[in-house]
Amino acid sequence: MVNTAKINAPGLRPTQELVLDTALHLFSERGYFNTSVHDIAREAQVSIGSIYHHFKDKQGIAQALYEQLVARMGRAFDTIASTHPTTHDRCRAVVELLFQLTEDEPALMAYMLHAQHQEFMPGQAPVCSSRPFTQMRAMVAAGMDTGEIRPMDSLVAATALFGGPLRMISLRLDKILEIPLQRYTAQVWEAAWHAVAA
Amino acid sequence: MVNTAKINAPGLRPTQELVLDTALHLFSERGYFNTSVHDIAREAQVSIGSIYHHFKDKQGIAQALYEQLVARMGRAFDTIASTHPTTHDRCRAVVELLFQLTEDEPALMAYMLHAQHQEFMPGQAPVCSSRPFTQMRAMVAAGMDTGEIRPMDSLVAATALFGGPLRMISLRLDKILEIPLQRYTAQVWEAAWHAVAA
DNA sequence: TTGACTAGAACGATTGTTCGTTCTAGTATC
DNA sequence: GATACTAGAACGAACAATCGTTCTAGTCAA
Repeated sequence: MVNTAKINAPGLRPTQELVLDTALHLFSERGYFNTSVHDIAREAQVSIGSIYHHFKDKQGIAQALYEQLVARMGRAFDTIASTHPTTHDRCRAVVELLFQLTEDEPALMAYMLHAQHQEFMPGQAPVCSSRPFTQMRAMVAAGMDTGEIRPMDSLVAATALFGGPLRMISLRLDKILEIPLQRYTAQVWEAAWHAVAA
Repeated sequence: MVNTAKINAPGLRPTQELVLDTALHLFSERGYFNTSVHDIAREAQVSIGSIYHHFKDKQGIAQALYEQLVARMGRAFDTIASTHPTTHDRCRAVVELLFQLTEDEPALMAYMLHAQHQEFMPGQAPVCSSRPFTQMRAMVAAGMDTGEIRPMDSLVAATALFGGPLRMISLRLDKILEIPLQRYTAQVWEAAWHAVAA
């Protein structure tokens, strides 16, 4: 087993975590195909052998990363759903969380939203059908049942509500927006809610 | 021997066009990095040498394709702007055009919206700052001047108005939506316009 | 000793690109 | 009309470099 002291030692994190972290940053900066396994090894200061001991192949790194991030975001959305009673507040909290994540961990957000996962993970369902996105659509559907949201196709409602905020995130990740997203939260949310409010 | 009729003969288009067309479809199906120049040559039934005679390198193909599509879309938006007096009608026409393009030429749309151009065309500005997107933002800004659109940050207004429709396009390209986009035009537009209408 | 882990040289396959050549069509010369 | 010449287009074998992966050797804790 891995010595537990090692885990807590500053700068000496378990290889697996180190590799995933390095891969995330390289993938989201240069893209999956512009990042070689050798690059990851060099950057993480880990040997090729080590990497292949922990991961089946290069795709396995991307897959593990993806699943980890999706799970993490799913959990965050669960928390939001259970701490906010109304659809309005839930969805607003989701937008706030996404904005904050974009500012705090842009690499994570870029890998989740901008990467074309199907290109390097064949067979993988598109992000839009991953759990976090499903959760978002479920929130909207629930809001239509309670009457908070105007009756319409629930998929249309979900894209109408989150489409704007998500595009703001894209603009920020592409560095077209130079100001932190949080400054826009109020305006963005007001417009988004107007789109679907009853 | 072969005369000029060759150019007009069905199925025998000039090499350059043939290569670009083949590249567009391969790029948008498998992605740029999963498509080798050999693949393009094989699929287009053209020799490697021919390709390199017409294009500087692989990136040159992607670049030519990109510029061609951006220019085409820019022209279409120009036409829309000059044939519709109000911002409301202009923007709605834009959404209708985008929906129609997505149905008629999904490869084109996928290459414009989903491809991560910066990964294979380093230095290229992100799509969001290409002319078509600039035109869309200009329409919105104009609408705010005339009072059709509620006063707010014009970038926020643009993302609020077009964010929903663009996400619908993404869902359709990812085949999560199985029904033609046109069926949703009315609902999508109503919600989008509500987001920003004065 | 065993088993988990690390190391990094080496390998085979693929890729983007080059280059010498052939082919085609048009033009000038006789 | 026949011939010689030229420019552009097309061809595809060959090349160098890179990449993902494997393999063998070694380390260290239990």
